[in-house]
Amino acid sequence: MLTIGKLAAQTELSTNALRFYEREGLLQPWSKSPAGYRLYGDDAEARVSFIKHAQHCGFTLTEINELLTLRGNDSACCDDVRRLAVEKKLQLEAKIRSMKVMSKALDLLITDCPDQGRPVGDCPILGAMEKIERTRT
Amino acid sequence: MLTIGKLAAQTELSTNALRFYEREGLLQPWSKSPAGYRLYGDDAEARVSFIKHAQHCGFTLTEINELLTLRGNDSACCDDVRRLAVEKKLQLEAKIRSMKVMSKALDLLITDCPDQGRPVGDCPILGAMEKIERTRT
DNA sequence: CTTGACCTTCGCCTTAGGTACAAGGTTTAG
DNA sequence: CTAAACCTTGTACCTAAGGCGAAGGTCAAG
Repeated sequence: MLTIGKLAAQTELSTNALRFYEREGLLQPWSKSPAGYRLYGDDAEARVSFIKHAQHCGFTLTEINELLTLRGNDSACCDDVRRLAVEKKLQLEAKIRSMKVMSKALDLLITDCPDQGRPVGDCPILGAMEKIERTRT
Repeated sequence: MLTIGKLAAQTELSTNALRFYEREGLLQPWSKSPAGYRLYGDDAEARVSFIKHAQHCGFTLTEINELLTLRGNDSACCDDVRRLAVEKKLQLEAKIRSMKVMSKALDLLITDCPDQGRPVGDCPILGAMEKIERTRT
C-alpha cells in the first residue's frame, strides 16, 4: 500500500498528476485510509508504466483510457488494440507530412533571403508572406 | 471601408476570428462607425493574407505578431526576420523527429502483433506497454 | 412599423496535461 | 508538545485559436 507521495516518487510523476489521472479515470486508488488518504496497490506502478509508455507512442490520455478499458475487457481481442495502434500511426504520419510541408515552405523563404543587413522594407520573406497568391512549391 | 462581415467574407475568416485577432493585437480596425461598428481599411486584407501565410509556415499568432511588429519597424533588418524563420524551422524539425520516433515505436508494436483473433490477455502490444524497461527493478 | 440581417460586448467551452494556491487535517520525528 | 512533512478538497490558471451563444443595438427594405 502506497500513499500518493510514495507512488509519485516511484513513478516520477507529481502528486497533482496522479490526482489528475484519478479524475480522468485512468488510475483509481485501491482504497482510502480512515483519514481519507489515497492508498495505491502495487498494480498502480505497472499501470502508470503503461500510461507513460503509451504517451511516448503518441496516445492521448483519453485514448489511453480506451486501451486500458480494452485491456480489462476479456471479450476484447488483440485486433482491437492493433487497430488503435495503426490508426494512431496514420495520424502521426499525417501530422509529420503537414509539418514537412511547412518546413519546406520556410526553407524556400530562408534561401530567398541570403543577404545580410537588408532593411525590412525589402525583405523577401515578408514580401512573400503578403502575397499569398504566389504559392511557390 | 469594410465592415467586419465584409472583411470576413473576403478573407474567408469568421467574424469571431477577426475580433479575436483584434484582441490579440494582430489586426486593428481603421475606425469605428458612430454605432460602434468596426470599419477596416483596404490594408486589412493584405494583413490577413500575411497572417494566414505565416500560419501555413507554422508560426503561432504570437509569433506572427512579432513578425508584423518587425515589418513596421524601420530600424529592423531583414536578418531579424530570417532568424525567426530559421528558429521556427528548427522547432518544426525537432517536432518531426520526435513524432518519427513515436511512429517507429508504434511500428515495432504493430509488427509484433500478428493479426489473428488473439485474446487481449496475450496481446504483445499491451504487454510491451506495461514493461517499460527500467533501470531499477 | 416591423422583420431579418448584421453588428456589439461578454463570457464560457473546447484539447491536453497539468501547475499553483489556499485552507485545513494527519502523521511522525525530535 | 511541537514543528515539519505529508495529506485532503477545491479552485483557478495556463497554452492556441478560436467556437458558440446570450442579450441587445443598428440598419435597410417592404
